[in-house]
Amino acid sequence: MSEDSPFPQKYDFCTVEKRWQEYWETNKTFRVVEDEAKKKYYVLEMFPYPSGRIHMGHVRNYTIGDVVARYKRLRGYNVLHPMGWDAFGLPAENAAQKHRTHPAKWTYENIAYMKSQLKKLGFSYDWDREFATCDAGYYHWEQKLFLEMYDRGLVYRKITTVNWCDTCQTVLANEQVIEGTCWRCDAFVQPRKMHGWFFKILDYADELLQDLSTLDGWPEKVVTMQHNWIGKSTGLICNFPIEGGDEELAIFTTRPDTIFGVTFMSIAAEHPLVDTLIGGGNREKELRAFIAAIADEKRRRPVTDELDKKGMFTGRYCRNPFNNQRVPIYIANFVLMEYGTGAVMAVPAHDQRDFEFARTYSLPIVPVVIPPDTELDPDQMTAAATEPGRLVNSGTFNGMDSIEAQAAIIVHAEDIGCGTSHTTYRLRDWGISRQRYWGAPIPMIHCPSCGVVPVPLEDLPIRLPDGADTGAEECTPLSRRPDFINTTCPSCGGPAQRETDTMDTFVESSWYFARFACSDNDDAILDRRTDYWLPVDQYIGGVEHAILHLLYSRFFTKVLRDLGYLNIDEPFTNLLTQGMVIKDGAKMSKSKGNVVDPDQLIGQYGADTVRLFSLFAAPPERDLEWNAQGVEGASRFLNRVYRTIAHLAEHRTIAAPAAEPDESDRDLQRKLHQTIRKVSFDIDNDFHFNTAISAVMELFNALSAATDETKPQQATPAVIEEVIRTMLVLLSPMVPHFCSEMWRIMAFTDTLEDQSWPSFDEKTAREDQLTIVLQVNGKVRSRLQVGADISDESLREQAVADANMVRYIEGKAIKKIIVVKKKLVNIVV
RNA sequence: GCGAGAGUGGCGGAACUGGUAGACGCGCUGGUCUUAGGAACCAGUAUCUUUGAUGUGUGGGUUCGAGUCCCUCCUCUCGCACCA
Repeated sequence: MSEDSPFPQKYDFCTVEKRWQEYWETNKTFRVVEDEAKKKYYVLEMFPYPSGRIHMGHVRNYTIGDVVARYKRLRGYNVLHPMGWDAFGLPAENAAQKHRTHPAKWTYENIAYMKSQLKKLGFSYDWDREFATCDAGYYHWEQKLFLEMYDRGLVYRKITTVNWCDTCQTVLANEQVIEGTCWRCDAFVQPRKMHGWFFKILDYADELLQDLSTLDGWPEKVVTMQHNWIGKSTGLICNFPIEGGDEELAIFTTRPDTIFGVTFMSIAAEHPLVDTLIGGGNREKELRAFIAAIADEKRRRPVTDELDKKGMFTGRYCRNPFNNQRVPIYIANFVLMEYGTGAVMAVPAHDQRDFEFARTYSLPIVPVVIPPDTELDPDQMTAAATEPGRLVNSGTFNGMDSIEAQAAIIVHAEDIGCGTSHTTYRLRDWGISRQRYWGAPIPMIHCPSCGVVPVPLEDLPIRLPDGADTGAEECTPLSRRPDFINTTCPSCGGPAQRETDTMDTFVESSWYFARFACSDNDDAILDRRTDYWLPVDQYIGGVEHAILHLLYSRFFTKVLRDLGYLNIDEPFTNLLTQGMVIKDGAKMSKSKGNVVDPDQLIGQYGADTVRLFSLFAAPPERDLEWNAQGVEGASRFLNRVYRTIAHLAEHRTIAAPAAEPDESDRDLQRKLHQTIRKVSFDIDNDFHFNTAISAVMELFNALSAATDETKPQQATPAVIEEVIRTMLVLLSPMVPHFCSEMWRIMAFTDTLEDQSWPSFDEKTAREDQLTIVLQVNGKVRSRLQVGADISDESLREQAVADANMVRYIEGKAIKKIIVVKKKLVNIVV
């Protein structure tokens, strides 16, 4: 570049990025409407919680999504790429309290700032579709949906023991309790009895499980996690009559084949029959103390420790309906009230937990299933025998295969009326009640005479009381707001009170992807535009939502389908779970002090450099190690490209097509077509932008060599322009501002947006010179330059005659010559 | 403990169906240009006892040939963790 060049010495990202962002905004370049003539593509990144500012995780997630969106546009798709805000939730209330402001104010200010950050990164969203879930225009429709679900019997209210977080002053769903602590604040969760609203996700448990097999575009890991989370098991519920009363003890087992091996019963300390069993007994005091001790231990149990099997005999017995044997009933610390019936038939010979328990309390062990080629001596056993085998000690079932026996014994239980086959799930119904202010109000009314009455549709939305005064008062739960609570009963007209619980914020995120198809609709939850746009073709987000958000979204999709709003079974055809952004080997966090600020980076290097490095440093599914020098390298690459292009633009000669393309031209064109092939493959296959970028870098290096004025061989201007044009299209999804600007500098007559993704020509991409590797006994000894059309026979001859090879094969008998087409010759001696 | 994934230069990472290990980038070394350069450009860069040998966590196996396939073990990461 000369001194008086019209182009600055250094690529001025600041001016350039602003120019193109304004251009895209004023031209509404990324606005989309349905177009039946075009194939649609819906790419969505998990929307953010408006916490204040975006972090590098967002930058990575949204950059990946943006490249996909821009790439698919170039591929000719009608691309929907929306963005919004997951705006309800606890941090707004905490912040509001701390800063004496209102959660709404705090939230909307955060949204405004974060939106400006996303714009600075040049993401190609259709901003016309934007919404925040705390907009009444959104939760209005969520409330309507709630009422429709209520009509369908998918919503109910019950008193349950809930997970109560004292720090957050709210109830948590099971999914939000991580190893006994709150997912958000890490405080220990307390059990508490409360009214709460529930969604019947269990009604869909089977379908949610079955349809997992259709999710080919999901990482196997996520599918497995959901599979385990649903945790379906089938088996037998069997009633054991309790001696000395009319009560029966119901147990659930997945191993009915071992029922003749029952030697005791284990029940949970919270089991409803515990009072009847031990009440008035002579050891009641002792047992009560034991139960209290278990509860205490449970509350403060170290997170990871396996607890020792402990139990205490209740003094009571029941009878095994299969062999009429007397079975002592124990209270045991390892039995979960929340699963099955809260009581377990203990078969120590074939269940490890029961085995340990039996050894501790010297209870009998009776083997009833003998695995092939095994003998089971109760006194010698060191562990339970859980494998299948043949039944013994099992009355009429002796000799039967244990797998067959499982079914046979269930049939028998049903015949004699003591039990029935049963399916149970680890998954629970979804408790959605939250005792918080900043959430969507649950649209129900409590009337003293009519009971629970739904809010009439015409009264929706039930708005959060916003209150003119700001202040901490706004953050108190709705139950302390008489202006909100007091209403009239829609049924009898008498005074009544509103429900004061708000919905779990996971409700909002369970259907937002559908709302993006028609977010401007003020009259309905959704409309037929969803038929065009849904399902989401590519969903991108962190693996931390593998269970919660993704399972709820699948559930809502099926509910919306059954309510007639959607005609799909699954919301997300393909799922990409991107890795974390880490620095110095650890996840970025304030406490570790290794946080990188996107604003600072963009200010220093520009959005394109940040985007380029995020894509280049690792494939999307892996963790990304942030490296300041690597960012520098990405910036350098863009500057190198810029200087080359600016130089060419300045010294432009009329691009006359070369009459006869010389070797330099052919080499460059070959490289170009190889690059198109590689980049297309890498993106189509698994979004491996890192290798796609490295391919473009190679192309650029080849271009630099072919335009080097100090070298005798240079490519002709026409070819060089062709390469630049194509290279800019290839790079444009990744560094869009940069490519738009280079396109402008090159003064191409057409526009970059109107380009389509380049296709490659196999013939041009084909090498006409090959390097053949020559091996002796599998070790590389020489190389051979040959024409691409060489025959195997001639290769063989040249290999044997090669001077380097001769040294190794001379005087030895050649046993075998292996020729791999166009690759190598291996001579075995 | 169970399940899944991963171990490749100083670093991030490449390597299609077994066929040139280390693409691309960072860093480093030397040089050019400069008053200077943390700018730009050029050259080099797996290791070693360097006509050669050794190298993809360990040890074995299959094969003409193994980072890639099979078995053993080790380490790390992530899920689940008494689900009867």
